[in-house]
Amino acid sequence: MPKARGGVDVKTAGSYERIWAVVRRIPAGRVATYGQVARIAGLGGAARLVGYALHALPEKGHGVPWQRVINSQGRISQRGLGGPEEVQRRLLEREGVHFDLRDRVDLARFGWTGRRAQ
DNA sequence: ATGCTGACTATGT
DNA sequence: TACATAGCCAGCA
Repeated sequence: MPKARGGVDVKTAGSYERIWAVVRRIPAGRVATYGQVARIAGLGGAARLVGYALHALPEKGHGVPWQRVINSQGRISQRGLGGPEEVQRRLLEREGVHFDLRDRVDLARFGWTGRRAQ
């Protein structure tokens, strides 16, 4: 199986696999935006697809830290009634990610650089 | 091939 | 800061 930077399996068919592979690289205590993940996964501006891929993630999550992906405003994207937004926030707070009074994360502090944990 | 959809983003007011 | 719009692009029917 051919691999490339970061050990991401490039040959795998669907974009989902690639997206999940990128998300798995996000270290605990850090967050990345949908657009950022899309770009690193080689999907250009398909930020929306990232959300779509995470939504299609099996419950087990395959060990993918889906909670570390938030939108460019530093907020948890809402997906409707009964969504796991609360769980996501709790998981992040447990990793040390701080939410301000407006439920936003300071991307300048907790944003993932795409390289290593700062 | 065509059109619709979505856990988005950048830009303007 | 908040809301509205237009642009995005892979999946799926």
